[in-house]
Amino acid sequence: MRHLQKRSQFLNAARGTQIPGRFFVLQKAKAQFEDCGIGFTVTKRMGNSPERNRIKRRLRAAVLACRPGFVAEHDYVLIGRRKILGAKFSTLVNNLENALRQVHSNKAAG
RNA sequence: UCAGUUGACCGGGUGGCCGCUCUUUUUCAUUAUUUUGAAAAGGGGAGGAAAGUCCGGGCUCCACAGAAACACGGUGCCGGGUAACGCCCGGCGGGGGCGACCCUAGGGAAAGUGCCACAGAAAGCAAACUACCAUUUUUCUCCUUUUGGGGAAAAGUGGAAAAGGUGAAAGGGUGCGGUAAGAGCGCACCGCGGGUCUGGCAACAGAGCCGGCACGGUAAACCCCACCGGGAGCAAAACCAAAUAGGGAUGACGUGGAGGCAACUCCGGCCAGGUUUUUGGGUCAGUCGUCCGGGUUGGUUGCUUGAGGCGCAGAGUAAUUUGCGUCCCAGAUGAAUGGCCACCACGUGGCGGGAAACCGCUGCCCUACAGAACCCGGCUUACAGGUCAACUGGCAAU
Repeated sequence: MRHLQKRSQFLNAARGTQIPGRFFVLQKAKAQFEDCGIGFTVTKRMGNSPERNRIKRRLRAAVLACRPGFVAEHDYVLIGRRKILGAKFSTLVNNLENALRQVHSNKAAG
């Protein structure tokens, strides 16, 4: 699993499918790599530095928990929200699983 | 035991599962060598403020080095510490607190200029509103046989600056004498000014002498004095790779003026980090060819061994410093240093038991402020809760 490093990669993912949710926004787009890529975006408006770090870390742990849901040759971007700080980890994982299912069925439909 | 002051310190712990990053060793693969990749094992991995970016440095670039004047900015009791500081330590002066202790932008107002709102008669140069005293005139009135005497009011002249009121501040304060009333007019004490002596490295303190007192405040107003200061910053800067000039290097012709075969010398122009001057220094018209190459993107270096930490001993009241020993302690770059679960502490809410201390059950926060970004020394600001030491005041007991 790659992690996204370039601004262009994030912009590319933003042009793909978007699933908004309570804890995060999931973005997905096709990429030129064999494995799947993952990136996180937490803006400054979400809190100060330790809180932003914590949002990213919990998201990273949730992604690891539902790793089979990610498909190869695609880039995913998770835009964190402040509610992650107070949420239970199990509900966060459930949310992510649902969002992944949704993003893939949308793709099949469209 | 209660209230308080100062200083120092900690800022969750244990176990399990999963994960990130750096590094060492080994093995395997790869590569012409360097190298690159994978796996396993071992080791390291946020803070007291990492923050604000407010001072002081190191380091890098601005081609390089020095001097003087001016401008601009900063600092401002004294002594010490330090690489340095606007920081720290010790002391002095002033202010506050019963006290431990705390606060303090604290040079110069007899170099000059300015300002002193409102109020007040008057705000800087002496003046006088009410009230005070003396005296003259006028009016009224009382006493008186009369000459005359007393009282009140108004106006004028003079004296004085004590009382009232204003203000942040009114040309020393308190008391006694003195006087028509008063006044440093005189005296005592305090304050102030100027010498002297003593103590102290000094800031300053103390003693005594002289002077009746002049010299109001404001320099976080201009200013004066002393001292210090070039600018920009790791997105600095260097290198590598990839696509294009207006820049750079190099070769040829050729190269400011004079002298000389030449090296070079003299004269002239230009360049530089606020301005000017100066001592050195560098440089000197153009054309053509070749190579490199700006901005931008990616990578590598810079990048962590340092005014370093810890321990012991010595010097010093202390800040700090000297010697010896020992240790290597984050290096990320869409940015690692963690996520989840359980238990235990700690805090807090509720219920029950108990005279109380407290105990049991059950929730909540499952922790405050806050995340390295080149590195140090400080300052400032934020911070749940807790620990220790020394000291002060009160109460109780001995």
